[in-house]
Amino acid sequence: MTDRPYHHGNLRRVALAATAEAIEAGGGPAALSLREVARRAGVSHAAFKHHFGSKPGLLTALATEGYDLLADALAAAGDDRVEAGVAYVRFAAGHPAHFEVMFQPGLYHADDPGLRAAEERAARALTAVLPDSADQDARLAAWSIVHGFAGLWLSGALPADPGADAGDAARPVISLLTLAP
Amino acid sequence: MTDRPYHHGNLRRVALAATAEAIEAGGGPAALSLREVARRAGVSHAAFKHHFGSKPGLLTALATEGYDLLADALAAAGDDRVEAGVAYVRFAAGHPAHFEVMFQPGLYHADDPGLRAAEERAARALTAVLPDSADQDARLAAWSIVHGFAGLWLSGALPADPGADAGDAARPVISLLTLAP
DNA sequence: TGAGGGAACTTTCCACTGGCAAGATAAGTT
DNA sequence: AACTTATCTTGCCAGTGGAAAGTTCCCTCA
Repeated sequence: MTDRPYHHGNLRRVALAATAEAIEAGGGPAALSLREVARRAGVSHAAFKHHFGSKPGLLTALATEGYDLLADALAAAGDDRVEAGVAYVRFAAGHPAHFEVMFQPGLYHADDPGLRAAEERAARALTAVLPDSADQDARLAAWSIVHGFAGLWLSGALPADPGADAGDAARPVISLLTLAP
Repeated sequence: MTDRPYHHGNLRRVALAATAEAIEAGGGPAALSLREVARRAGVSHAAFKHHFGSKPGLLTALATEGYDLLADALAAAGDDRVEAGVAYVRFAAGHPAHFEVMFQPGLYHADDPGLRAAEERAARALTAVLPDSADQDARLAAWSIVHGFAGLWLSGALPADPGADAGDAARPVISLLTLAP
């Protein structure tokens, strides 16, 4: 029918990008349609079965990619605690589809080994910026404040200027949490 | 066919309860099925049209109920800032379906007047416990840390004892955020 | 009392969804 | 060249949300 080649070549990568686009365009992961993603990627809806198994499988891959991207972003932010938090928020605002899926484990296979590994890598990157003396509560407080800000930002609950940078908005807020050195 | 009366009587209330149950039982709002809720409530799937209009309409009602419950919980917690935060987390853990829907505005009609009113009532209850000197950043920090803890708790990202109380777990974490009086 | 009118609910239909099974096509491998 | 495996399509199924039309009930008002 079409002159498009039978074998796509790099469906996996394209499918993940198309999935993120569809989620961002169409109102969250709940409204995601496999067939819509397939249309964007230019393949039939059944093409994903071989690569991802099922819809939860597709979202598992997206969440894994998200944890990898988050770990990279945190590592690139350096040692400063506040700047790492800013990077966390910036990641959420810059990759809303990944972020939303990551923290709704009901959507994917939360016990997938590859996913767990990426998750732990991100958790280590997050803990790395905290002072050695930080106990579990301090770690949770730091994680909570950046995660909460990110979640509120994404849900539109914050009265923000359109076009404002989420990271810049988060910096003074995050700075208010001072942990004992 | 059945001896069940044609008119349900209080479908609206029962439907909301059944919706919350279905969301909590079936893995999040994304997997929610109107027909499943209808089966739980003992009516046909089209019965909701009259009361809620559509699926987003049903979830609008659930979110509104959620904001009302949250405002009540915050008001009942008194003036202490930490205890209000504990109440926030406890609400999220106690009403996960409401909470998850509330902060995914893509699922419902976020501009519904009744919803907006309930939203503002909850926002006022939250601001009421903060010191008068608190500026916007302090307000956001307080909201972020409790909201973040609640979100992480619900997503299962926290290494918690099964059966542990979310509020008790949150108290020492929330206490770490000290705002200038 | 009983007749109209609207509220509450059901039945039926439609386009769409995710998943499965079977087949087609391409790319290696020997 | 023959065989095997990976990749993708077509065709099908039960289940979904929504619209349209019909049914049952309640409530008001003469």
